[in-house]
Amino acid sequence: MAAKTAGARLEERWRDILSAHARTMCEIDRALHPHGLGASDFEVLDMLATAAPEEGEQCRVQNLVGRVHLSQSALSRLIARLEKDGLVARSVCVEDRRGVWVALTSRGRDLHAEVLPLQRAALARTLGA
Amino acid sequence: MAAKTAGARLEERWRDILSAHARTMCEIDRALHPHGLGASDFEVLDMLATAAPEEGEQCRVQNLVGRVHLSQSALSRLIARLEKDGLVARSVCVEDRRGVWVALTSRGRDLHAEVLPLQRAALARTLGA
DNA sequence: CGCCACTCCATGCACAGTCATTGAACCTCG
DNA sequence: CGAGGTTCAATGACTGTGCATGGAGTGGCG
Repeated sequence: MAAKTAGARLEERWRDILSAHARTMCEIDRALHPHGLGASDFEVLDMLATAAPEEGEQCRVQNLVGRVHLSQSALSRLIARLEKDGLVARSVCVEDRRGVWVALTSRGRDLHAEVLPLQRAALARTLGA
Repeated sequence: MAAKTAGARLEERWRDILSAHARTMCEIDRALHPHGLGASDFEVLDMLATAAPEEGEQCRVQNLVGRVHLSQSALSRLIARLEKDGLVARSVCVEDRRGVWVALTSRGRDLHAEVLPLQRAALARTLGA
């Protein structure tokens, strides 16, 4: 029965994760949608805001792929969207011309600052309770 | 500083959930894909296998929407796919002709039994470690 | 009885995500 | 040097999901 309960416990834990994920994701989307952002968009913006506060460490995109829960192609498209909206800027890396730097624009930085509390509030609502 | 650490703790918790979700989801997909199923498909199959072991309680679909992490429309299409693959059968509810009963076919039941251990193993790999 | 509001499931449409592939740049080794 | 293999990001083709809507069915009330 030990194996049985272990399996059941995993199953239960998985359900918890699933539901917490779904509720929180949805709540974040709700909170951010009025500002034209989705949860993934915010994740990347937040990444850029916190992981590179002063200056660029690496050739960005490659750097981001590992840290974000998205495939390389999805990230590429997402960044393209953000650029189109004027929130980030892409520039080729001079040292390795395959690479691309991504940086927040001032507009991107402002928007991030604006929505950060909303995201935090959403987290508090779904995870904090 | 109390507020600050509370925010950071939430953030951290959220990251944990996000990464656990992504890793596990991916692992389940990997494990089940050879059998023609995705994680959502399994979730519904499992629901049907466990929540209705003997007989139908309600008009199903309506019943499932609340328990599964999918929108009503996504569920509708998913069930259509499963039906096309011969894993479930739909039938109108005689009492309330708007409703639709969904039930596992024997083929569906077999497949569920076949892949259940694979899903459990995936959970153990990503959550149990 | 007839109308209206409501519930249930399916569908049109738009979009974000994945996988596979491409094309450019880089690096290593002969 | 230059050929072959590798890495980086972007793109094409496809799938799955959500939102909004539609059409059928139900129930209540005048």
